[in-house]
Amino acid sequence: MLKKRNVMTIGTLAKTAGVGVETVRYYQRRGLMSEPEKPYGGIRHYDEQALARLHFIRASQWLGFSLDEIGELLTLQDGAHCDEARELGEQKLTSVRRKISHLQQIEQALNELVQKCSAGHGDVYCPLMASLNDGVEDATTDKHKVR
Amino acid sequence: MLKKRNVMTIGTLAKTAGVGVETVRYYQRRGLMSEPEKPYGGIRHYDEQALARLHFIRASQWLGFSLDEIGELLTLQDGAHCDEARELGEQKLTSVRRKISHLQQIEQALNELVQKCSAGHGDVYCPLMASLNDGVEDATTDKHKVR
DNA sequence: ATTGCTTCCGTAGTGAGGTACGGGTCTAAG
DNA sequence: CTTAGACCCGTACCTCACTACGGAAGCAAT
Ligand SMILES: [Zn+2]
Ligand SMILES: [Zn+2]
Ligand SMILES: [Zn+2]
Ligand SMILES: [Zn+2]
Repeated sequence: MLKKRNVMTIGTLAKTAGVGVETVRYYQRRGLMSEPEKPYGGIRHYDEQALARLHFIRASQWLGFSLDEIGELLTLQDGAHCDEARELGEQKLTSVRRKISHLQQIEQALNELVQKCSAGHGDVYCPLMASLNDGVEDATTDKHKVR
Repeated sequence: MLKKRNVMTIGTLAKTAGVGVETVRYYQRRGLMSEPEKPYGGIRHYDEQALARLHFIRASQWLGFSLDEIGELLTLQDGAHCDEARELGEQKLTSVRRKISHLQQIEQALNELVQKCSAGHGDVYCPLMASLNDGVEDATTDKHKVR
């Protein structure tokens, strides 16, 4: 696994970045990474830039960006139009906050149900089940919009 | 659209529950709902029970249960083993809480990045982009475990 | 030189939760 | 009685981010 100062095979690159080889190839197909030219009949070699690109992708992904969005971010990477990149970040922030508050509503409802059940209802029909049958009365008004 | 007291076609049932016809058929294929027998060469009819079942499914889904888990919940629906159902609810609650705290970490990191960028870095290379390139230094230690 | 792990490349499958299509049959309105 | 709009049913397709498969060819160690 000698990497003669910043020269790696795809396998080494992938392992270093903590992803699978197939994942790297997938990102190439998606246009998120370029395929280096290969020396005649040989094996492509990757450098630090490829590794940095992989880090960029995984970091963005961790923040919740989709691969499509990451492609967009990459075109703004020159630093010249960071206003657009920030805009994307702000949108993502909004959507993350929406997700959080949605999950918090669920947390509340679920907690309530579990509490009611474990409080010990004698031989009465379980209020947890009853609530599920009634469609979880509480929560929001968009009961039926799950997706 | 007359529903002669609790008798509906699949279309009416679906609309009443706020889902698509294809979705009902999909739940039947998944074994979450039964297909009523159909009168010779005719059209199946559905009753209040089918509607209740649909409500149960959507409510559970809203709480974050997968269709597989919902299948399990349904077998516990008799009220006789609500201990098992509560157990499932508690597990789901735990996973919802994990998701929330994960999203809160993301929220923090993303907010920090956006703030740093919008604070106005002169002609310096955008710190948002820089962080992405470095792999979002902060956050947790499991940087590369996105999924 | 033979073994055995990589790389290369295209194509196909996974999982979750549906959605769409198409051809045939029923039924209610006019 | 005709026709528009359901219904029935199987099958295919969709998104997203991978993951696996298969066969040929390269390269490193024994
Ligand atoms: Zn610009
Ligand atoms: Zn109970
Ligand atoms: Zn039991
Ligand atoms: Zn900036």
